[in-house]
Amino acid sequence: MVKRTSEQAEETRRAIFDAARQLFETEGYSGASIASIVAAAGTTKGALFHHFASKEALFLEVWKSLQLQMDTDARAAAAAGRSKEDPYAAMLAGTRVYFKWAATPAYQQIVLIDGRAVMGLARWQENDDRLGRSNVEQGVRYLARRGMISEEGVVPLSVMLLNALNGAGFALTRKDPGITEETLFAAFEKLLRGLR
Amino acid sequence: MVKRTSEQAEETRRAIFDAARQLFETEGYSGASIASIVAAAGTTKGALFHHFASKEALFLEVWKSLQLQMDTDARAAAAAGRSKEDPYAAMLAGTRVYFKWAATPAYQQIVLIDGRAVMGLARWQENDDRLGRSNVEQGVRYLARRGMISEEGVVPLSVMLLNALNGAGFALTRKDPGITEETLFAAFEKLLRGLR
DNA sequence: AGTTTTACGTACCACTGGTATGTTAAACGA
DNA sequence: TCGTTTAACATACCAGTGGTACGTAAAACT
Repeated sequence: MVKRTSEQAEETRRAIFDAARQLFETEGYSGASIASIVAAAGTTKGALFHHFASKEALFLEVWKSLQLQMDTDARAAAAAGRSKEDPYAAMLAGTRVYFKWAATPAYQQIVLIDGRAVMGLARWQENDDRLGRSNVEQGVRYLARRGMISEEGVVPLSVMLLNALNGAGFALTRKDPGITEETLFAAFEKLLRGLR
Repeated sequence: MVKRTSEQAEETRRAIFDAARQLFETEGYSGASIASIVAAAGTTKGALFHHFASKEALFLEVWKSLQLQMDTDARAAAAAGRSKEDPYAAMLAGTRVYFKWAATPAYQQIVLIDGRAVMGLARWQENDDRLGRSNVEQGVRYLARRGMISEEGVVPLSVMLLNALNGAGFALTRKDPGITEETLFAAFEKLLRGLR
């Protein structure tokens, strides 16, 4: 902790980021105080405000990181799941992966719960467009090209389907009887295939 | 302000409640400070903490009030929209009303955005079950009895459809081309009728 | 008439995110 | 190589936050 090289700097920045991501998940945004974050990271407020403009900026970075991971993960699964026989296969593979993410505590607390409240409505939609909605919309657009749904309904449908998946993720965390990953995904598939 | 009758008490309580509802909508939960609320209500913190246990309790009351209004509104519309010919008619009428609510700034900010963040995940689901989800679930259950969908898929479907409507409400507040109340509702109707 | 209780108002508290100000070592230019 | 700048923090402090303790005066009750 005596050395002040740029390598060390990256390391402390990462320590703060990791501690923040952990505490944002377990304590929520408002529950994770800056004091608790720097304590967990083994540094001080000075370091945090040197590397991040504000608590909100730090949160936004964590948010983006999570969304990016989910996005690449889902895209890869969709690409791998393409099938000549079933035009729905790619999208279903992608949504299944997204579904997994939507069921994790980190994604729920940081992206689905606190994200909207911390950034305003405007900034949330703006960011969510590029990272959250894009892959679903791409899938729906693909279905539209195949003639499964009408072109003009792509955007509304994408929004609804994405939110439907979010809700499914939430539902998974409860222990209601009859709510499992399989029944939820089956319901979504039925919903999707019912189109057209 | 000199009289201290129980009538006056109810009035100040109401003034605080109204000011809180207004500020929670325009400034968000964290943006609406207790100081600003009591200033808008023309009273002091003493009065607020006499009538409400905490800021969170005050918010919860506002939240419940909104949800209750929406719920009764949607239920009435669903009951009025019943039709012998179309088994979907009642639910579509109810969801159309819910859809209107989901597009209002108050419902978005207080119920859909801040609600989840302020109460924890557990308390949010618990409360949302009774007031938010119930009418959609009732509609879906009705469709299940009519044989339109399978009984076991009721709960997952309800969750997804409700969240789909929430997303639609959000989407309405933006001015994306092609997103109107009609196209959104049409997409939802297609989604719903595609089941079976 | 005296006592209790309701309905506040005021003063204060610990804690919050954020800032201003050190301080120390690395990087850099001459 | 040596002075200067700058990056990387640490520390002290600040206004504002939700919440509490306490005071007080009027109403309600006995």
